[in-house]
Amino acid sequence: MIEHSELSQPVYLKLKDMILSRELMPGQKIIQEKIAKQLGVSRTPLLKALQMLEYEMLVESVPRRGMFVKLMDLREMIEIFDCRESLEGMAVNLLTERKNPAFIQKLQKVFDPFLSGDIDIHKYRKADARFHQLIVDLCGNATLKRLYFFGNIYSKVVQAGLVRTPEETLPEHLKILEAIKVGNGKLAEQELRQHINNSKKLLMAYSIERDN
Amino acid sequence: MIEHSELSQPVYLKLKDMILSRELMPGQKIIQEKIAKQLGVSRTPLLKALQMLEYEMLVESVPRRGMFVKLMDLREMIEIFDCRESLEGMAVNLLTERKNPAFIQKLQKVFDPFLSGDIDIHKYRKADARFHQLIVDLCGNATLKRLYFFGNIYSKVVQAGLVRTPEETLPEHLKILEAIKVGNGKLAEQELRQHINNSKKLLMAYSIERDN
DNA sequence: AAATTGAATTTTGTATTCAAAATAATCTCG
DNA sequence: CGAGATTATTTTGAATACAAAATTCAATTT
Repeated sequence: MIEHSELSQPVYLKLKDMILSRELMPGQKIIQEKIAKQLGVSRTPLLKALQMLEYEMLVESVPRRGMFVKLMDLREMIEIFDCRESLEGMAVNLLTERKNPAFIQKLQKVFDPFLSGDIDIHKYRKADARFHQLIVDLCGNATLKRLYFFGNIYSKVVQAGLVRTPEETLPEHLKILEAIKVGNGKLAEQELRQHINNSKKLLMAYSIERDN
Repeated sequence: MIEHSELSQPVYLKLKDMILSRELMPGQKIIQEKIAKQLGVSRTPLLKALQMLEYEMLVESVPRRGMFVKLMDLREMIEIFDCRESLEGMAVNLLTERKNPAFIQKLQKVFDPFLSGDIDIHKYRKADARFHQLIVDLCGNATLKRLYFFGNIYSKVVQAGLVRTPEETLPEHLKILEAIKVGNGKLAEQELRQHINNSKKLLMAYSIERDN
């Protein structure tokens, strides 16, 4: 049983977690009554939560048929990378032009634990996600932040399990950071686009290989 | 009374129209029972429609208080312009690289009626909207199209009544078209970004003037 | 045994009901 | 009179109820 001033909120979070953790498998039908009972709520708040997830493209609704956990294909993954490149590119540019030392420090701190010694891969992944999220959060454009969130742009890529090694990405992250520090927005954008593009290339290479 | 296989759909369209046409004024509270009765449905499909509009930022929800027609301020307008620049810029680049003659012809046709003789301003506005929408629709990235739509990026700017004259924008549109035709994606993107930026500048100038 | 039809069951979409919270209206007391 | 407390009304959020559509499953026919 969940307690909250609005039930749909914790239901939404729980469902999202169930989807991203693959407790609910892609393609699987979500039987409302069943999940509602499982979470100890009625269908009303569940439906609201499902609709939120539909907007985030984690769930697909077929009228009169039901709601399904969304499957993601290569085409969509590539689309997401392109959107990330566009939106994050703009964000890092805006962020850099703001020249706010507190923001820069926040970003700096994210990768500090990985500058020397062994890298805990789990912690590094979290830091990676945080870095990209921070760029979007701190850029000052709430509409962009919203679009980025509703496209669920980061979590879907992570869900797909596509991640490069820290050895490869850390220098890229630091290059972006450096460009931000010196206040060169255009360069920061360029480095970030390159960074995302490298991941995209890996994805494409991987999928071509798999298809053979 | 509305007929449809899913009531929330026509209710959504009707509500959206009511908001964009200012039948429901910005800031106004939406009393669910009242609107539901007015449209001849129960609160259930109305609520679903309202939630869709909340995601499109046309409606704002305050828990336990109610839903309100969203007010837009200058900051948000500028944010929207920046997002348009980023997303449409990417779209036109993708579109251009596809080098599809059918697509180019579709875009060409939009402004054909305005190349000679007097310009019907109402028709031109529609063509303008269609041009930008086509760029997004034809770029081939469904995720981008969705983000663009859910940001409700075009209709909100139109709602705000900010439009430049055809004399000013037609040459800009044609420059974009030309770059697409010659297959220069980077140039097309640059021209489109400039085009959107010009509108943004007008908006900022207008609002500064009004504040004095 | 495979395909097709038709009843039984499940599941969805919508309406209705109900309790809790918020707002409006009324009353009391300085 | 006017500010604050109290009651009444409205409105929301959630649960339940119900009809229509979709699915399942078994019976029948080929």
